Amino acid sequence: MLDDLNEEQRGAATASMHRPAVVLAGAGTGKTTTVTARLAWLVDEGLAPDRLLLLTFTRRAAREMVHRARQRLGPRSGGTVVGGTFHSVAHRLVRFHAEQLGLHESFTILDPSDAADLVDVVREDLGCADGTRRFPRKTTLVDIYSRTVNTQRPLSDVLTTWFPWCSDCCESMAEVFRTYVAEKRRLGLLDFDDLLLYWAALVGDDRTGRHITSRFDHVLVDEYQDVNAIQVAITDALAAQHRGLTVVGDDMQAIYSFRAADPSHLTDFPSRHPDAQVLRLECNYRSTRPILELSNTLAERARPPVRRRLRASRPGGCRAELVRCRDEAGEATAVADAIVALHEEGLALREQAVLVRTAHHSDLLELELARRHVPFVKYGGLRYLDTAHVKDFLAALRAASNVHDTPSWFRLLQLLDGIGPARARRIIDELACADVNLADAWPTPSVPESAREAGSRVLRAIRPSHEVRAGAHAELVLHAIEPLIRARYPHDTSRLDDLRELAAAASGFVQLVDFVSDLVLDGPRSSGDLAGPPHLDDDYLVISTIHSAKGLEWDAVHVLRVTDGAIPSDMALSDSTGLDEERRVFYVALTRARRVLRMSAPDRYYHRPNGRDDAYGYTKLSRFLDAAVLEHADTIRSAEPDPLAPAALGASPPSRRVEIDLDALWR
DNA sequence: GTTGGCTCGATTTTT
DNA sequence: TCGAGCCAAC
Repeated sequence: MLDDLNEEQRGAATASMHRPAVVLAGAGTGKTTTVTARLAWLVDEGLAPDRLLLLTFTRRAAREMVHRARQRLGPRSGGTVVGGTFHSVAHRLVRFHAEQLGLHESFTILDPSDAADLVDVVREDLGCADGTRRFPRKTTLVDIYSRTVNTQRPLSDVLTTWFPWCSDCCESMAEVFRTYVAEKRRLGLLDFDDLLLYWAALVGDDRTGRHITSRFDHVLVDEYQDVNAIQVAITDALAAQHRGLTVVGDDMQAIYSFRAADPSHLTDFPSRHPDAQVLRLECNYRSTRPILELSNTLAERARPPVRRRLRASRPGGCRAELVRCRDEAGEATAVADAIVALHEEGLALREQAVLVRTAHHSDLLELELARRHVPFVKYGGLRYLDTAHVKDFLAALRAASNVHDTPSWFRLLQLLDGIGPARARRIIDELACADVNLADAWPTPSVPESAREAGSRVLRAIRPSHEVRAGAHAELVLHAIEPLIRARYPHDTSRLDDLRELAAAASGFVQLVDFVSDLVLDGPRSSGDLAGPPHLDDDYLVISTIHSAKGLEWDAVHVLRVTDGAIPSDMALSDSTGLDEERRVFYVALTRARRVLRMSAPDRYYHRPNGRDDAYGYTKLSRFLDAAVLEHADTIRSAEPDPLAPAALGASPPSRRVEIDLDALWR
């Protein structure tokens, strides 16, 4: 079982299960293989698979590792390893213990944009934004709230450290957050952070805590460099009794500090657990030597320094290339050319990826690829759950699973003719005062004639007279709101197709509330993602933000916009830790490549991405590409053929001399 | 109160 | 380009 592991990996896989272990695993050192092997080894040592808990960063990672561990063990293992993201495991636990936590049994989960909207309502109600002084916007407020909760530090500290420009609003902000917390509780709503908080509370409780922790013999945590203080508290508590805790991570790949993650949780692990075993994986199996040397050189500049230096194990390989292009359009052309050329050489599209710092960096390339009929799937960036029509439908589904979910009712009611924010609010208040079911008391006096019929239809779908399963329920709701969506977004049939796909996905669930929670916690990354990859046997390219590409690898990787302002992002430059993190983001991008690494950088950029004017500025190459790093890459200038060049026009020009004559003008 | 038309401004990364 | 916020007409 351990034969195909190297010495380092075997040591990590078979480290004592009675003491905490921390595995410092560099990029491409076979981390997944090692975790998989450890799971299998633990089972082989006598632990039951379903008494192992695997916490990963994405569900994809959890599924893959559990699957591979089962393959490794073969048929003899009974049961399955319990795996998932922190949030999905938290969700399941909190639902089981809802009553004990004083929560509505059918609580719904707020996605981040709903949370922002609710904060915005509170902000309005309290009159914080009276226009006389600057008060943070809703998304900033949510960031501050989340940072405070996840670092478990007082608001005033958080403000002075990360948001100094609004520390004079501390008082009123505290009031907003107090009200926000109370409102969530009153309405049976939990945001993402609440899931972790309640989980921490459960394991922290004397009796329930013992009950939950006794459920597992060993806990494994992947990507530990990206955990925050609450997640540390949870995992430490889970392992307090049996001491079976394995954490795996790479501080050079810590790229989530904006979410209150702190890589020092990884690096300080041995001081928190003095009996911890420390294991290192430093032999890289992924990238060819030239690519690894480039990324190693970048890693040497990391702050705080990371002392590991990855050893190459793959011989040969060609050097990375830096392609300078005239502008962003030239970059799109050059990258599309390269992708097609590699494909011609026999490299499947699915073995290639395009990585970008922010989602819109690939806009032009996407157009270019569409023009050339190159299929691709894009990950990261704006979720399709955030589009207006999906939010409308989701609001209806949420209202159907939790009658108290006022924000959803607020949105849903406004889809009806003649109901705007004021009436929606009044209707909700009237029904809440009457202390009756919103659905049963309809219509109230405030409901205008124009909204009665459509409204009744929607409500009948939301509260069907007989018991229905999630799939059928979602179909009912969709059917009822379809005319409203049609009226609101005219000549757009693709929106309804999206919703039909979504409704179809509900059939995999019994309870609607489970479907809705699942959607919010691990929603589709793109429309079409619900049905899985577009055509499973089809070959397609991946375009991804660097963040979403973490943990993945491809034969060829194309990194776009390697210019200052993009990589590093100019949003991150206000302090030096931001710059340090951007360096790691770049490092993550480079280390995704197995044998071909192409970076591209346009010389000029247009101020308006899609504007008609031609104001542009000149870019500077990314500051991360200093001379020592560039030693390991070949810089080439992309040749952009001019369609007016004689060669492009076909025949070679006649050699006759052509002159101009202006003499007639001077008479 | 609602709705549609208008201008203006801002734009990371994600469970 | 897209959304948020403002204004005027119904």
